[in-house]
Amino acid sequence: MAKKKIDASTEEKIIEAARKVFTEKGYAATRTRDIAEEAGLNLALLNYYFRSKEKLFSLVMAEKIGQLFGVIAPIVNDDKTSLQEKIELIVPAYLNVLLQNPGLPLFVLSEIRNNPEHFSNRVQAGKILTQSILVKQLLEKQPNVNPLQFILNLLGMCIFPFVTKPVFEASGLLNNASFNQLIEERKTLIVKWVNLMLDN
Amino acid sequence: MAKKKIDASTEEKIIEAARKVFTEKGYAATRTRDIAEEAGLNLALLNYYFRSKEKLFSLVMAEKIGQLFGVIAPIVNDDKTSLQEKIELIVPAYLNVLLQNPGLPLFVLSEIRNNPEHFSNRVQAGKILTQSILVKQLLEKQPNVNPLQFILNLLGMCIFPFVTKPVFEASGLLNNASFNQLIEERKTLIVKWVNLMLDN
DNA sequence: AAATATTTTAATCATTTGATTAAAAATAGA
DNA sequence: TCTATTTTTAATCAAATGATTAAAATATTT
Repeated sequence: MAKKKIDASTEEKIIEAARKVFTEKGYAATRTRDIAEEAGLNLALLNYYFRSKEKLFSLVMAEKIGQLFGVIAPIVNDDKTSLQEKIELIVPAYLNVLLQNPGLPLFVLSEIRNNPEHFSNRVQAGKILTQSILVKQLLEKQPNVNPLQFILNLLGMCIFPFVTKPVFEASGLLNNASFNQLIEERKTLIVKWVNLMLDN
Repeated sequence: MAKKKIDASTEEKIIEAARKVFTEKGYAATRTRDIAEEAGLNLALLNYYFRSKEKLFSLVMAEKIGQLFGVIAPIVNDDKTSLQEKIELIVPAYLNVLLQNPGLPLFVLSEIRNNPEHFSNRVQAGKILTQSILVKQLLEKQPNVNPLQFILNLLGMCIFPFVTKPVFEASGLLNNASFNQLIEERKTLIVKWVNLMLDN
């Protein structure tokens, strides 16, 4: 039997096109033909390499969920850093990831809504939100407030502008440059704001 | 020529089913047959009353955008209330709308991303974000910070939990009751937090 | 070079899906 | 009641879409 020697270049062309089309239009609105065309090759090749639209999507989705949680997971579980330090690390790191991947949050969130079983990382995500060092430190600082409230604020202030970016674009309110400028300003502002919330 | 006497009950059955299916699954993943079945009637009736999937969707979408901006528009443009008062009015009012319509933000945002031209309200939305009384009052209070930063925080802290609700549900982290509890707590917390941001 | 294995393509299939049509059923008007 | 109008349905259409197939092109092995 012959060993499979897959041309990495072609495979990568397909998955790169899949990343683009899936994240832009979502699973349901994506046509496998769109991906093939974007990759500059035949539709049948897509199934030759990845068997089905569903399988290809799962790959992209897992990757994207990894990106969304990957940056923060090691930070929030570090017992060497203080609460204050964690916030100062998370905010700029996360905003940079999102600047590189503006459509990421809306893509992941809407696909999880459409198909919760696609959310394979749910266990890890749950642990970050309930059993991380960050949660313990938040509870120490403010024992009377559900730590989830602060996590929602911290992540929300980072993510929300990217979720609403299509609105800004559609209303002609912000071009790409001024949006990025806005986010750059937030890098220091969010840290200040979250500290204010925690100290009062 | 005969006057059209449409049975309001049937028409309403269809649009109510459309509201449900469209907001749950999004435009692309929705099948007109799903809507017909949900409404308990024939697929052809749907086209008899509403001509096309697209037209029916536009109706629902306009309605939903109205819900999303309707509550805040009159508040932010009121020149009789102070900045402080506006915040105290917006937060609980908006959270109540969202509690009644948890899927609303994610639906509207992802559909605008998929199809920006569906966003018919874009002019009005743009004005709220740039020319409202609220914006002027924010600028008076903090001339050195783009008022959009505060609006993003105010709306984001209200909306973000609802956008991430599918994640909480999928990870089994929060049931509906504890989610609602979390939001109830936020009604006073967000007001406090936003005031902190504006006073520092 | 010949044979074998792998990659790529054009053509095609079977299903799904939005929409239409023609007829039946229900309702209103005379 | 009889007729015209409106509402509802079953059947069907045409296009789109995910996937397969068989053959051609390319690469690898001997």
